[in-house]
Amino acid sequence: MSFKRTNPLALAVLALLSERPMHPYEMAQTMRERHQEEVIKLNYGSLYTVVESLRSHELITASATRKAGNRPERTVYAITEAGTRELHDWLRELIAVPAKEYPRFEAGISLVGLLPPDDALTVVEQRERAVGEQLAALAVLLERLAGMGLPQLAWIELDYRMAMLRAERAWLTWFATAIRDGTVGGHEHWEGQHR
Amino acid sequence: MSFKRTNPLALAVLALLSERPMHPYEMAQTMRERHQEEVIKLNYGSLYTVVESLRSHELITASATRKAGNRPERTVYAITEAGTRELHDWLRELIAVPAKEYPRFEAGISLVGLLPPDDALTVVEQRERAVGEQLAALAVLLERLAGMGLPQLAWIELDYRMAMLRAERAWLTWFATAIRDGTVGGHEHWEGQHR
DNA sequence: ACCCATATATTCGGTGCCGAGTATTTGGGA
DNA sequence: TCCCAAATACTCGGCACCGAATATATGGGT
Repeated sequence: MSFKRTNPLALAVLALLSERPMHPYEMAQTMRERHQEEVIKLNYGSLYTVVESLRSHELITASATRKAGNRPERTVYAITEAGTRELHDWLRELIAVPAKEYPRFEAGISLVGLLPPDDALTVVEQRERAVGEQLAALAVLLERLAGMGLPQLAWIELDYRMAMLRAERAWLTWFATAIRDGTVGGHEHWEGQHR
Repeated sequence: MSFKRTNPLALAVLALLSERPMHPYEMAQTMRERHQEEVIKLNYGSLYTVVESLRSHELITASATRKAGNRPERTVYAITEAGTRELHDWLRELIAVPAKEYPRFEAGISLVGLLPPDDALTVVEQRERAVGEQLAALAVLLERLAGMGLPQLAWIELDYRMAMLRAERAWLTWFATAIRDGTVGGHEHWEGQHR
């Protein structure tokens, strides 16, 4: 069986090992330090599963060592040539080809008609506020990163997220207004359903 | 153990049963007809798992029947009061509280610096085109739905998706230009890395 | 009257993921 | 120097999810 590009955590592992050999726990630490866990879900159990899977496909190799005092034996991994190729191919695919994502909000909003209009308005406004707060927090973070002299390329994904959050907030603002004003198509029927 | 709001397919099941009792296969069919599977991932195996889970938590009840010719015995399910409450609560939560989603593209773009700039440009342009095509297809679909006289509330999630796709395309256009012009922060270093 | 493609309806084994649990080491305070 | 909280490093059982396989029924064509 060839390697399956399911868990993006495997991508993170390949990316880290493309810098230098590491043992799993060190990968986790590094991901934390760089705030990568914001973008790629990190879970200890999954980390070791994923590392073992990469190893079994020979995309990385183990070079066991037992150094630095007498800590429990740590296994250090290094990326292989095939691993480097996989990293680049996977990366290109991830960027070039939009994946079906099934965002949870789409599922929720598609059924919003099941809630009475005033309940719907309340929750939409709540989300609008929450998204606004996320935007504010992100703006502060970007300010700090730019201030630290980090190049934009190092936090390009936050730039992207910012753009998406802005668009979501704008849509929520529109939808909230449309509910309030009763201008959303099908509003009479919606009201009629709930009383 | 109380019911866990993991698989949105369970939400779809509750929503369908809030209309009328059904057996699992009928739920799947109905989801197909209404293009709900575009928004909520449908998988037969998961469907039966999810139905059984809902039943075990008494959010739905089974009323076995063997009618309509001698088709294999079908189990018809109906929503309970607790199920209706769960449906509304879950729905409110899904809309009000933004969930951490880990979109695959964010993972990819966060590591774009690992690709040489010209490769990066190529894949970003590819995605830009792909998103453009999705947008066009969606516009046609919306036209058709509006033409059929369906109220906007019935396809509100497509409206939302449209807004998000527009924002993504705009961002991709900007980023592609920034790579081409070398105006993305850290461009010199990026170029230097790859030769 | 017969055939078989399609529709109907569900089962089941495999797998990847999760997160709580375990065991050891370090370092700082009393 | 002793203690213990925090850090280090990994393990493991359970479970949700997947999708391929199974089994029967229907209906249209010849």
